[in-house]
Amino acid sequence: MDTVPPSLLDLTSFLLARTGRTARARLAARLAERDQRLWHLAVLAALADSGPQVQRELATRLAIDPSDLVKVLDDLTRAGQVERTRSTTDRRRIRVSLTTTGRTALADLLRQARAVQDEVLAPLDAEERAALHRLLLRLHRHPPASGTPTPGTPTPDTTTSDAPTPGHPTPDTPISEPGR
Amino acid sequence: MDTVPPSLLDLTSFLLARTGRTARARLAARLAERDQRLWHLAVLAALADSGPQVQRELATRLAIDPSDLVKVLDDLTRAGQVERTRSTTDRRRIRVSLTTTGRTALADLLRQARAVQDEVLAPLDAEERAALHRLLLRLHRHPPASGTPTPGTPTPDTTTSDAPTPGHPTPDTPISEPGR
DNA sequence: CGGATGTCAGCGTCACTGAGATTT
DNA sequence: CAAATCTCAGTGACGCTGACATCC
Repeated sequence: MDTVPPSLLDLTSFLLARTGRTARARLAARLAERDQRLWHLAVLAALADSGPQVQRELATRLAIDPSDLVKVLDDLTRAGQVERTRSTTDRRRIRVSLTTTGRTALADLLRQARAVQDEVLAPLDAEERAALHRLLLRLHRHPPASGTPTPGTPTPDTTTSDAPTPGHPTPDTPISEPGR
Repeated sequence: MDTVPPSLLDLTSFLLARTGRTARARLAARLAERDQRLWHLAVLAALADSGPQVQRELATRLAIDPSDLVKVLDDLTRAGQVERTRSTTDRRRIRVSLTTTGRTALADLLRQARAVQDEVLAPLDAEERAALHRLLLRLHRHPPASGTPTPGTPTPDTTTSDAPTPGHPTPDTPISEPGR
């Protein structure tokens, strides 16, 4: 029954990657039934938690590549779950905000996520789950410290606050693509 | 500083996927320096642990798609780390075995894996690491039970033993591709 | 002008599907 | 013939790079 090589099971990092990939795949499959993907959930959650924000901020917050974020936002906009409004004070910036339909969609997605989580964490009782959660949180906050100059994780990316809203929360404008 | 949306951090499965992906990416980057990839390590480890075996068995054991395993074995064969020998009793089956250079390569790869693991698990002390390992092991052994008919994980795939070696441990033959 | 922001096209990896060839 | 094994081509998601237009 112990089909998986023991020398791999001895590696905690292997187990981490394996179980993580399982959880990820299961959630992805579940979300796919609703024509949504993992990044959709993440973006909606970020908007709900931190309020409307500029794409750049969203990208660094979620550690998603800005160019990939564009496609995700295209999807969400098409589904009427988010709105893009160009800032009038700095016309380069596009502020993304959650719509009411987006908020209800998020609620559903979070429900799905918790359902999958219950499946994945089934073998653990409440206390063990809490312990696991604490340990993982510690790992998550830890900056990998780049023992090897990993190109994938260049630097912890200190913060996002590098001169945001000049004074007022950047007004709106019903968006209107220039000539493309 | 808490850039990541709290409603995601509340999800243990999100943390699992995130930290798992980090660990995976870091190891992959490290192995890439040696022109090896994660599956290479996994395959070599499986061969070292369970001895020479047929591709089909390797695939189910590692939960890798058989068609992907082909490419991995192509690489490893080209590097002289494994050998493919066609079974004489059942000429469909190809038995894969570790070479001496493969064994030394594996030792090096495992060293790298442990080094990366020390980086990733840095914020935890020995006791906490052990606790994390135990919890992850429990999750790993758990068959996801398919609450939703996930196509990705059809069935726990009971075992691999479905009429393997008819009697003797399948003899050798220096491999020789038929006309392709 | 230098730098920031959003967008687009393309590449390589990854997991999977579907088809085919060979063998039992 | 049906089924098993290995192989290969193709697909879609994903993460990243490079280039571009726009704007400060």
